[in-house]
Amino acid sequence: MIMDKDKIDKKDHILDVAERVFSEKGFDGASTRLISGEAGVNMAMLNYYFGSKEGLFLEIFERKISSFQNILQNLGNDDSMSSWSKMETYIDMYGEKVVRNNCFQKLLYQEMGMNRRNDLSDKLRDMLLKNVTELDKILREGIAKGEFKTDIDIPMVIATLYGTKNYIINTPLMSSALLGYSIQDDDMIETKLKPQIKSFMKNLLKAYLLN
Amino acid sequence: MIMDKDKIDKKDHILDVAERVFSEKGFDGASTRLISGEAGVNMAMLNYYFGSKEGLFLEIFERKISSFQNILQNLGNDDSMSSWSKMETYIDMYGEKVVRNNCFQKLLYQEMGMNRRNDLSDKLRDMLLKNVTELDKILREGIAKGEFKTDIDIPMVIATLYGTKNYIINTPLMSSALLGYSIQDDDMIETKLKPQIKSFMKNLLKAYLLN
DNA sequence: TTACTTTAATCAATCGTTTGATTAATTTTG
DNA sequence: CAAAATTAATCAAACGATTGATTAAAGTAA
Repeated sequence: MIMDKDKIDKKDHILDVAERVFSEKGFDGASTRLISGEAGVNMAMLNYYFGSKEGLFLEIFERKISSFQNILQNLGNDDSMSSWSKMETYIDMYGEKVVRNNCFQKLLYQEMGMNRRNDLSDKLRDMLLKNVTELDKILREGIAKGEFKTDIDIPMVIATLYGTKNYIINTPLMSSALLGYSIQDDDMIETKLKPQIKSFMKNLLKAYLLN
Repeated sequence: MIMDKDKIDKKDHILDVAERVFSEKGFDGASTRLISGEAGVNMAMLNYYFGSKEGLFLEIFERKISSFQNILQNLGNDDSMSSWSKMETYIDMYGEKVVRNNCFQKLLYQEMGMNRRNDLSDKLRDMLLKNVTELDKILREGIAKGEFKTDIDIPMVIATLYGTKNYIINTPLMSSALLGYSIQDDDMIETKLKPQIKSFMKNLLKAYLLN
């Protein structure tokens, strides 16, 4: 139905705007008036659609969580690839995600940091852990097959992989000064940052993991 | 004078409390009533001492910035140490800081992320860059001396070092699940996390940097 | 009509800030 | 010295503004 389609599109549009505004201002800093204003809808619509500000906030995550489900699957079960090839594939995929979902990533780790809304924090942790599990599987397999060193610190490798990316994304001012080019610029991200992250991460982990 | 001492102590006490509350709730989430309540002072004292909520917020950083000045100095100028020894020393010092200033670190990178208050963001960036410069110097020297590989990516190494630490500190829920022990527990941080971070970072960078 | 959507107006609560009064400490004056 | 004047510190109460939320009425489509 046309109505339903419009309704869904409008909800989705509000969610898109809210995601950006929340990531820019934080939960408390983003007022419902600002969000509704930027989305071009009446303030009451937020409560009409999402019940409350917190409901809107939660739905942003719900939407992403469900879209995250089918990513990175079955990479660990492929027996035709070497563990290191799997790692390279993982790094490439993760490097691509650097740009996409940029402001959601910011919002995600911002929320993970302040651990109010404990039910949500737990959900997000589980969601991220699911992504991490695949990586964990690859690393364990590499060790078992004798491809990787036996004394590698798996949790720390994961922390390094995600921490490096977050550091760059979440502190663009700092990172731009560090890297020598603006990572606020989409073109720069595409042509310089993404290749640089992928290349570095492969070299770094190759040196640490491989025998 | 007795007066001045008390006054300074009280201001410092407010700053300590505010630092913690801001890091827990964010700037907008931390109300002046909550901060003054936790500090055990009248609400009006915040404005009396710091002019405004933002003034209080800024002074937290001013205080830390000045205390950061004399740290990490002259490490790069020591010619008796190898570049790698300097790196190890740097990692140890940075590992020690993981616990200390824990909530300030959180506050710092939280503020760097949301880049309103642009004047402050620039100050913080410069302050962090000053810390980073020392590390940069060590890395360049190591390359020049032939101790390190010639093709290392200095900015990314720095991002990895700080990113890994931030990831662990800023997402305690996630990291605890990942590492297998609670990093909310001070004792665990001291006995397990600190050694693990130091050891891992040395092994990781040794593999990447050294010939 | 009936059911759903959107709007402007309004709500109580909370926000950061300011006020005037009061007390405590310091300096000035005689 | 002591009395008076000045300054600093602290407080409860209240301010206007803004918050998230709700309402009742108007609009829209079937």
